[in-house]
Amino acid sequence: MPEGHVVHRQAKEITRLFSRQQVAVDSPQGRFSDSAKQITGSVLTKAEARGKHLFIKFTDSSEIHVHLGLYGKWTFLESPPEPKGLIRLRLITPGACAELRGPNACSLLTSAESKEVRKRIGPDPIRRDDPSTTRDKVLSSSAPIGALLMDQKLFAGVGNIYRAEVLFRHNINPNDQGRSLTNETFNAVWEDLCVLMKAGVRTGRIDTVYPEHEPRAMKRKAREDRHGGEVYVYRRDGQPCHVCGSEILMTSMLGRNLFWCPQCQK
DNA sequence: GCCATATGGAAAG
DNA sequence: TTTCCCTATGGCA
Repeated sequence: MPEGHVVHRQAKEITRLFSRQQVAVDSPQGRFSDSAKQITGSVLTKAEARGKHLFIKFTDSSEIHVHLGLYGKWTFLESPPEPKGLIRLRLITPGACAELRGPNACSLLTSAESKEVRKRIGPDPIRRDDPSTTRDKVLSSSAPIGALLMDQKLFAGVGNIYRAEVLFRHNINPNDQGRSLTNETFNAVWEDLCVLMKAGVRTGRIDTVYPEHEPRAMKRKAREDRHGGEVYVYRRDGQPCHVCGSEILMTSMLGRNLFWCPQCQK
């Protein structure tokens, strides 16, 4: 259930554990069996993330493409335990084991097919990709910025939490049209995503609250939430805004819950 | 045990 | 715009 920062961490971990090694690949659940048989025993070169997509590369230039979707999860272990639950894919070496459960996508691609997938992925703030095409599209779009931020072709790796938080940090109403933003505001938002998401890669949690706004009493509770960090608005509906005290609201946009402060984000 | 929910995205209508 | 897929978990009875 990750946003881009988690996928980048997983890419690093897979590279660290498996690169330049022969890897046994299997699929206890069965749905990846044919591909696993094809690739097992190959040498893994590296894993890399593009937004929320993960590509695990092998020396023959084929790649396993993984997208976790809402439920997908990697588990890293020193050695493979008796398979428990539904494991789509396992990577095993003498020293390490990675288990993948519940991904939205998991398939073996040729390098040509991988190229096609990559075309659908826009600039990624964590990689500090060039945002100029995104800027052009956003600044001329009539779609709400809250929707544009979820478009992976525009902001690869941004998910529901970073969307809500970055809008709050820049006092932007989620319903504002993309073209209502100034160039400066767009640049500030993009730069902020780079900083926030790279911090997320380092820490493995999403922290977006400036120190001066951290309410002592809420620290513990916020930290216990699933994203692991402290936030202004995400899943805080009904609670008071850390900045102005207004009640945080929840509405639906693109079928996802969107959280925002009606006072700070007019 | 049952039900709702979840940081996503593609396909169907 | 709705439906569907993939799986685990937390709250509640």
